[in-house]
Amino acid sequence: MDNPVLRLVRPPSLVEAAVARLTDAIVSGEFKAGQRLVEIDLAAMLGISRAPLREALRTLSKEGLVEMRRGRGAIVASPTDDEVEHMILFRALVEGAAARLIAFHRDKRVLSHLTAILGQLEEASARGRHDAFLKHVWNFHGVLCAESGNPFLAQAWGIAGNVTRLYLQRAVSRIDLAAALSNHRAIHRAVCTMQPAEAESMVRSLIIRLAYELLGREVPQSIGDYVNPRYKAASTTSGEPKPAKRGARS
Amino acid sequence: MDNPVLRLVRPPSLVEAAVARLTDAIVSGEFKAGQRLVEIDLAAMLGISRAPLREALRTLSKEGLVEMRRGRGAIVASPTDDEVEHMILFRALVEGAAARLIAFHRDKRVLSHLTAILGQLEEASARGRHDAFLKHVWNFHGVLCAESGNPFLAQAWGIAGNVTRLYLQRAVSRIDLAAALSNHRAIHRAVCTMQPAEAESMVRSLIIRLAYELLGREVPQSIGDYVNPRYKAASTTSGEPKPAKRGARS
DNA sequence: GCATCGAAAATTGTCGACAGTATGCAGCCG
DNA sequence: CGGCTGCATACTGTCGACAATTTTCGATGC
Repeated sequence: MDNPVLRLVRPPSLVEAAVARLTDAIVSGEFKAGQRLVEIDLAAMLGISRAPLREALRTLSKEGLVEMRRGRGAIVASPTDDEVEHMILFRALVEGAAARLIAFHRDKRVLSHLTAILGQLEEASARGRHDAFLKHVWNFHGVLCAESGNPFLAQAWGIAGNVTRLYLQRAVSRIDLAAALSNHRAIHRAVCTMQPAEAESMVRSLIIRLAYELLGREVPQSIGDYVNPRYKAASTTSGEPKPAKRGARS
Repeated sequence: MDNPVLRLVRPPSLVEAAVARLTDAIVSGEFKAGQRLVEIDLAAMLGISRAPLREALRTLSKEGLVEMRRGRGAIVASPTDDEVEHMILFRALVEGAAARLIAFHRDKRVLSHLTAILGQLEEASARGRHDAFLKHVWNFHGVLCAESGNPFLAQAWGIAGNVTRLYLQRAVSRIDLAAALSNHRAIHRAVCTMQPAEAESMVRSLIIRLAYELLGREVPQSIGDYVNPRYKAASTTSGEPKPAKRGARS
């Protein structure tokens, strides 16, 4: 009766379409960070009126992609290094927990989904396609959270993931594809082969190491013991690997 | 020049006012869970038009207070027990991390703020004021996250906190004020006196124990080792405290 | 030359109305 | 008597216009 094969795909509302299109424009760099978004102009570009556009902007604002300033319009969000640092802790928490859940349930479909994305990462890395790599990386982490089974983790990824995307877009040229690939192989291995608690600890550690290295800051003391020295992440710096400052685990 | 003391409070936009009023109506139980929210009626009640009301509804939807069904209007959200269980893990992660940061920074102003709220909790508990207690509890956890210094933790609390409020509103009569007060004293002690890592572990453990007890479910195996048996939370069940199933810490 | 003021332009906040879609009900057929 | 069909109703999705606010920019005085 309600055979899903026959179900029509209904045209998305103008609000949804605008959110999708604007998200793409922002994370792709088509709209520059800090750029002012004038409602009437955007509406004209999208071919819609201001009412649905304003709802779309409000949605984007909740997702951290634009900043709404009372009475003075919206601008494209531009995360500072400090905000990125806060984001790292948050992502480490969220994705670590997601990894734990995935490692606990060991769902075949989910694991093979992640394997498939890892394959795309390897291909993009081999071909040196930075922007394709970026897109697949983002997808990898998104799937990790979305498939964890906990809707709050998925929603939390929605917030942090967009800021991640904005930041990576800016730093895309500095990314060492080989090192990043190695790290994502390690994450994949963790959720596929490890005990839940180990997988969580490992993923958390990997995310913090990789992110702080890209940010060019030291892992702060306040979360130093989130980084488990037993699992050394591949380093993007070719020089000598510096020993961890604090060796204690929790 | 821009002395904050002299700054005028500008009248909130209709959208903000509507969000505030509707949030209050929903978490206070004035609007029942699952109740349909007809735009034209709500707009008339609030004395505004549908445009700002729709933006307010979209905001509430992102905060988890209402559910928007494409083309069929919005309804008041009603979290299921399964959703509440997912929320518990999420809150344990977020508030645990917030406790770690607060314990790390030991900011006098923040600690005394928490102390003040704890005092309000004690007063409400002594007078048996369930709803006042509830409001102060919600405030306590909100301040914990908001003052952590990490805006992502604060935003995450915005999501989980509202669902918490909805759930507690429903379960308010079952809450053992004395036990809950004891647990919040413990959380307060943790962030004021403990090392950051210990405070995180303790708060995480307390939240999970308290929440699962209220929910009437067992702590699932997948996160069993989040509950640190060294810190036994006050129990709302008067009977013998059951020993922890799994003793290992991370 | 520089800060200040004020009018004009640009832009956001809000509203009422229309079009398209979902819902509920009455009537019809089996 | 139960279920399907088609219509009336109610509601959401979208639009264009007006009011209020902010920004821009040139004129004025020091």
